[in-house]
Amino acid sequence: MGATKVENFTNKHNAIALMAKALGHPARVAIIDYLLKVNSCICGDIVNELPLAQPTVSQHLKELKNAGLIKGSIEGNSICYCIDEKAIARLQTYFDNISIKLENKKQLLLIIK
Amino acid sequence: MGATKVENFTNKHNAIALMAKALGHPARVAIIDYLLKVNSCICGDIVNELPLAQPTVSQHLKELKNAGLIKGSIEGNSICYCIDEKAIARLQTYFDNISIKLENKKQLLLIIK
DNA sequence: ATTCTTTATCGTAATATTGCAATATAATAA
DNA sequence: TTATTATATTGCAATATTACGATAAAGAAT
Repeated sequence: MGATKVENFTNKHNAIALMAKALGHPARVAIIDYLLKVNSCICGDIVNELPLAQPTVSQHLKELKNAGLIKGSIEGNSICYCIDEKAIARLQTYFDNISIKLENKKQLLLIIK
Repeated sequence: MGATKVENFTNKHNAIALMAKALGHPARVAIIDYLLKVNSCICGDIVNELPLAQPTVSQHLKELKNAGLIKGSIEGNSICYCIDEKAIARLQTYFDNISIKLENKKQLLLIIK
């Protein structure tokens, strides 16, 4: 017990959960925010920006990368990180669809009444 | 150590992380999906729908409620749960803004080149 | 009043996450 | 070659999460 029963849920639900989980920590939201501001940067820049030690930032970057939210490219002896638009687009579509469905339901209820 | 240093991050980042974290488990994504389909339901319906025991479902509902993603209203001896549109709208806006900013950056780069 | 139904809470075990010091790795600079 | 720089990994302690059986709480039905 204790571990999530991933195999009991759909791929879609697991995929959304994986991305959402990656954004489930303020440091990682802050990293995304920073990357959005500077377009791309190296790990050290984020270490200077956040109140966390280098290994901790490296770990958060690893999780964001693992969830597909960012991608890194080797640039000399450092690694250049940037947001992966595809993951953001997927999350955007997910929440857009929920909003649309909720709005449709609301309109239907108004018509019925 | 071990606990998230919530006090070191902005309210905005903490707020997004709180909602994202709530969706960071496939069971909770599945609950939102189900609520979207049936509009509103009671805990027992979700217990029948998911491969999880009643206390586990109750706990997941508590977390979704705590993050503001769902709301419950007492209905006789059961509790009627539904999606809280405000939280969804906030997340939708968050991802829309990221997408817009990424798109703007892309356009700018095209102009410069 | 007693039973049934529905949900929440408690207690607990298993596992995951967070954070960092120390260290490893790998490319660059001297 | 030997620093130096930039990241990643390891190891570990503190804490959080996940899951569920047992049980409590509270309204509904008999």
